[in-house]
Amino acid sequence: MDTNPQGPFADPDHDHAHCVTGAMASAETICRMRRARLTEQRRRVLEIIWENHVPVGAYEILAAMSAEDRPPIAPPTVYRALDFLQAHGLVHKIESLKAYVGCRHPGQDHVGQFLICEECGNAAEIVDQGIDRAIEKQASAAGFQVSETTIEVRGLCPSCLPERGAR
Amino acid sequence: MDTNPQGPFADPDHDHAHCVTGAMASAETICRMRRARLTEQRRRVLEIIWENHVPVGAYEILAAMSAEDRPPIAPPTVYRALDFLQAHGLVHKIESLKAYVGCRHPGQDHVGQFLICEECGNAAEIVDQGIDRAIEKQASAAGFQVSETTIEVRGLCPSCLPERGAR
DNA sequence: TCCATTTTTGCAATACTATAACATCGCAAA
DNA sequence: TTTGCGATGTTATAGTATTGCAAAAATGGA
Repeated sequence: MDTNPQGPFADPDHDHAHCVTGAMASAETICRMRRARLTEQRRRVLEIIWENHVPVGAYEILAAMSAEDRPPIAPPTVYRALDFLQAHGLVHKIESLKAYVGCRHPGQDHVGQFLICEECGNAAEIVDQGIDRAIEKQASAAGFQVSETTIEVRGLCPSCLPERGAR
Repeated sequence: MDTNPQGPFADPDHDHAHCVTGAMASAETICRMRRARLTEQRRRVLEIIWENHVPVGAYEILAAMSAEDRPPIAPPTVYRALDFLQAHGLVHKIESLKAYVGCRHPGQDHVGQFLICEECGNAAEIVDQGIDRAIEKQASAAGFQVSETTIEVRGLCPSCLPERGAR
């Protein structure tokens, strides 16, 4: 279920509320199917991450949660929620940014592949068998058994390219 | 100039001294050509990184340098040397490990592509046009202009696979 | 050679990211 | 009720990286 079918990069003025409700709904479904508990904390972390398509740092999440009155939160709370969400394929970590972003293909078995705009910060998740195959081909040629891959491509997104394209 | 032509993963008992001398020699050459200064500090950091094919953390480098008698070193010294070495394509950072490894194709324009063994820690650099092309194809389909890519594949290397293969 | 400029290094402090260790709570099955 | 287990709270600390400023060293002319 792709919550935003019109291409990897969300149009700047797309209906983001739709992304959010879609993401939360499929999180509910997936957790129910797996008998995993999408608790209030985990739900809040997921919502904060889904506020936009820009990856958000753990301490930003912490700040956002602490801002919402209630008793302030400690780092392990956030990291534990992130661990849970990652384990169930609901969010991805962008290693090169040390930040977290909502998964656009939850429930589907896939590796994280991202196009990340250096200008606006948006991270677009792509799923491409061709990349997978090319990697798998090289790996098996080297006698290497793949368990996990990280693909992070930085550059300029279609919205930012016109402005900063010439450099 | 590939210092170790027999495949991406170095044979466990390859002549590593050869890797080191090759790497240092090409670092010298490249820096001379670019009129960049391969100072004593930078050279030492590069040597420490090349002690083996396992990526090493900045603070491990720091410890190694401080161990060599002399006045102890502060973190910025290490990070500055790493910045220099990365800028000139002599080392790569493995984001998912927060660690640094010597580049096996210095001077050649290429993106960092790594197979990383979860058992022994060895990181093998590969250069594959097929992967590049597959990524570039997806990027241009999305209207995205690539400036840099990170590819990190974790799994088991040919040496470790027999022992831990069945899991 | 001497000076001016630029690059590199030293150094102290601090920011940012992540985990360890242990106590407690709440729910649900026995 | 008791027991077991997953989730949360809490404090402290480990690990990674940067900022800002001063001193020193190298470089390229005059």
